[in-house]
Amino acid sequence: MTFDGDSEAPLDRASLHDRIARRLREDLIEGAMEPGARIDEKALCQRFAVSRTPLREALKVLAAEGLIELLPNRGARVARLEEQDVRDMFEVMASLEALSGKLACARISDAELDDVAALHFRMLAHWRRRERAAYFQTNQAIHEAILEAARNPILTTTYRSLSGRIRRARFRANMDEARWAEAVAEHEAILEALRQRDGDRLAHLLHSHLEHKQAVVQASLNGAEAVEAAD
Amino acid sequence: MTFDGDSEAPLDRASLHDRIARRLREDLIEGAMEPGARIDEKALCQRFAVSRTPLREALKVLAAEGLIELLPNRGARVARLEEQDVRDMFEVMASLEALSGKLACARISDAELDDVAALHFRMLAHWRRRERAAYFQTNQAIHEAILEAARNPILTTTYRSLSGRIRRARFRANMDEARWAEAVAEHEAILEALRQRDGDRLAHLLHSHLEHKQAVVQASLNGAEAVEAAD
DNA sequence: ACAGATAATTTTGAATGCAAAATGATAGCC
DNA sequence: GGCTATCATTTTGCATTCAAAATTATCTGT
Repeated sequence: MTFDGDSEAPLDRASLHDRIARRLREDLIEGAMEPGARIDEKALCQRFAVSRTPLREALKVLAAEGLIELLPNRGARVARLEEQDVRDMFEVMASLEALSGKLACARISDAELDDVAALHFRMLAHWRRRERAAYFQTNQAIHEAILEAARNPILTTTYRSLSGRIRRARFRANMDEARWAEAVAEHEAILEALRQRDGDRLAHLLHSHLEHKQAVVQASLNGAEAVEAAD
Repeated sequence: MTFDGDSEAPLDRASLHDRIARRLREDLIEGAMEPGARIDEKALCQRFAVSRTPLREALKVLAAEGLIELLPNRGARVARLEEQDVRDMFEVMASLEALSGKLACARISDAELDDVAALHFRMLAHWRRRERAAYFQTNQAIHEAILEAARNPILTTTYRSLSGRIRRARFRANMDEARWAEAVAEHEAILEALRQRDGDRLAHLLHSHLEHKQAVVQASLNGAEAVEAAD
């Protein structure tokens, strides 16, 4: 869930700005900070017990990643996801997922395939128990595993960067029972296509899987906006 | 050719780190700095007449974009493009170009189509005169125009970010006469598909167009490595 | 009381300063 | 001569400081 290109990061003795960026990134992705909220440098400095220099370096990085936006001379805010942004991101992510599926079919190892299958069945268990959070997490792990099997670090990084920006919205968008069942069915087909190494089919399945997810997220966002507007 | 999400940047009174990042980004993309070369903070500070603080902020941003790499406690280097990285990037970019083609067919206006056509014929003129640099530039402009017509800023940003990282390699990879003629022929087909608003066809054409370009770049890189190894 | 101007405060952007780490140089040893 | 160990120099990372901009509070005149 981190963005460090190399995983050889000792994490302990990583530079300060790097650790701060990591920490803030997680908060932003997990939704610990309200979209549009002002980012208080002083408060964050105290919270992390660091000076403004490394903090500000971290903010620049997060801005480059699109998680926050920098207003010249007026500080930083948590990036707000407009409806159109979400649409655009899903459009791009659907293509990237399709690509990852196609590549994964060509490159996945048997061991990796077993891992995906194991994750799949774990996800089914969570579905049966209606454990949404655990389902969501395992679901993400499956997509990550496929991405990993595609053996294209550039693709992985690019996808993760977009995925992180809308993770909160995705998580918040609660599927109804019918859609949830559909999503599970789609995942069955996804696993099957992967097993058969049918790249084109998997690409197509993942593409529409994401389109469906987009519809759910979009509906949920509209709902949220309606609630806000009603205040 | 710049990466400023909004074009509302006054550029004059932009923050220092922003201007520095812009300037360095251009140098890096244009190839003014050798891949793998150490980045001398002190020298750059003197060159831009700024202190290390904004310079270092800019470096963090460029690192996030993948143009340079930061070695903890050991400074920064211009990112080196491994052969595999180039392969990976083209794989992703081919998908993104295909997407941009599909979207552009659905969304391009007649005026924009005329613009693309105009660029196309200008490019043909450069081809006939064997003006490689001008051809390359116009070629890029065409792809940018299609990207623009896709009306998806996220796609645009994502594509540009990857494109920038291999721009140097693409420019350096000189096509032979035969391949050049092929590329031009492909562009004829691309314009035709766009005119007919045939999204699937354009997506396919752009995808293979980029695959062919990759082959040229890859061959050229191998050649360059062979030359280096011979030293 | 209120709109607009002015002053005080806070916040941001950038330069400077300082300590730790890395690099390079010199000396001592085999 | 080559190898290691110690020391000097440079470079890096971060804290602090200072100036400019923005924000808030206060005052003035109607």
